[in-house]
Amino acid sequence: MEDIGTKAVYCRCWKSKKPSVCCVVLWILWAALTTVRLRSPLPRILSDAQIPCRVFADPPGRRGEFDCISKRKGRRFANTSGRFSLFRFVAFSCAQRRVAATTDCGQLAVASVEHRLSLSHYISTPSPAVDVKGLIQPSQAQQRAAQPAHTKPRRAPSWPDMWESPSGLHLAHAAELLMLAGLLALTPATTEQASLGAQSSQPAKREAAEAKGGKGDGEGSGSGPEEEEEDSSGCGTDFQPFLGAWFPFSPALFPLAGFQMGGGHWRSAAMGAEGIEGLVAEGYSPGSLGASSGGRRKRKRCGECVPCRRQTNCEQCSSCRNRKRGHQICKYRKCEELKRKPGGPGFESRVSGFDLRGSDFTLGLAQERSNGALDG
DNA sequence: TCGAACGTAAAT
DNA sequence: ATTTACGTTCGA
Ligand SMILES: [Zn+2]
Ligand SMILES: [Zn+2]
Repeated sequence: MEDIGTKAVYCRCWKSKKPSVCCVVLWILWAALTTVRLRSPLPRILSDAQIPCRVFADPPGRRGEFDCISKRKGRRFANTSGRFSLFRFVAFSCAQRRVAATTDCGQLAVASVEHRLSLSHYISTPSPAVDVKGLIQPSQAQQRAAQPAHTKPRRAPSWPDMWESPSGLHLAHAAELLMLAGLLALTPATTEQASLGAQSSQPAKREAAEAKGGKGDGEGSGSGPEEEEEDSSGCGTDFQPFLGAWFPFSPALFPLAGFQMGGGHWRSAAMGAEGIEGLVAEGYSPGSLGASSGGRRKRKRCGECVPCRRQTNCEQCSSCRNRKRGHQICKYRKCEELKRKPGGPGFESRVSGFDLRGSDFTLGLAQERSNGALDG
């Protein structure tokens, strides 16, 4: 899957059986926002949203363009301290994924999410049953907290105006899904509440199930791969597994909750991480770490092969010469065992034509914390 | 497909 | 805290 210019490039995880939450979220937001003309300042709920995604690498070829990335000591971090606008995040995310705003893209995403509704469904069915306003509860503070400061706090945007998108896909629907899952914190400042809000992932299930009943089309899109065969393995079939357990907190809470992320894993010191680990492991795209042995970490050199026994760097190979940036052991010392791909010979059982390389998102939130991330 | 760069786990 | 170096990403 490469660039497709005006068409779409699919996040690799969309092809995997369990797309990452990030992509689910991204899709929701993308689908909702890319079709919307922003005629008024973003409502508070959007502009203040904390985005629980780990998608914070610079988009290809667009280094440093997005302020949701902060740099510290030469390293990039998610700007979790700030509250970059949701809008900006979506723009960023789309750029990072090189996602073009096409229907194909949406359809593929939906299909692979096992959420059997196509984008077109949403477009025609703007979540009628849900009264989001009740959930959102726009406060007085809302109007002043609009996105950038450059526009004066004009009268509060009327909700219908704001939430109705030309496509018919309600922003409210997206926001609601996210909020039910605790993925969208209304008032990030009060971490307590946000955490509590995470509990309410229950209703999300009903939501999703409900939606599932719709049973969708999923055709069209000549270019993209069709739907994803349900590889079983208990495919979520709805958002519950994603939203319920994966990222129930806003990123601001991660440090508090003792979460640590890295290498695509994350674990919790606060709660029994057993189940979570399992879920997360499943989140890997096939062929990645932990797909098998339930979350293996870095392998270690065998210590016995010839390269392993070598004790000095050659100082000539590319690894040696490029040690500063390459971070690789001398080519003549590289363990034979580690040269083998994990998973052995059968490893190439990947969907042809798709890049299923490892999990997408890595981010050192722990680092961020240790760096004193609580500033702007 | 490959090498460079990177993030960070694990070792020290 | 610093160093080593694995696994992943990225661009050519
Ligand atoms: Zn060397
Ligand atoms: Zn070895």
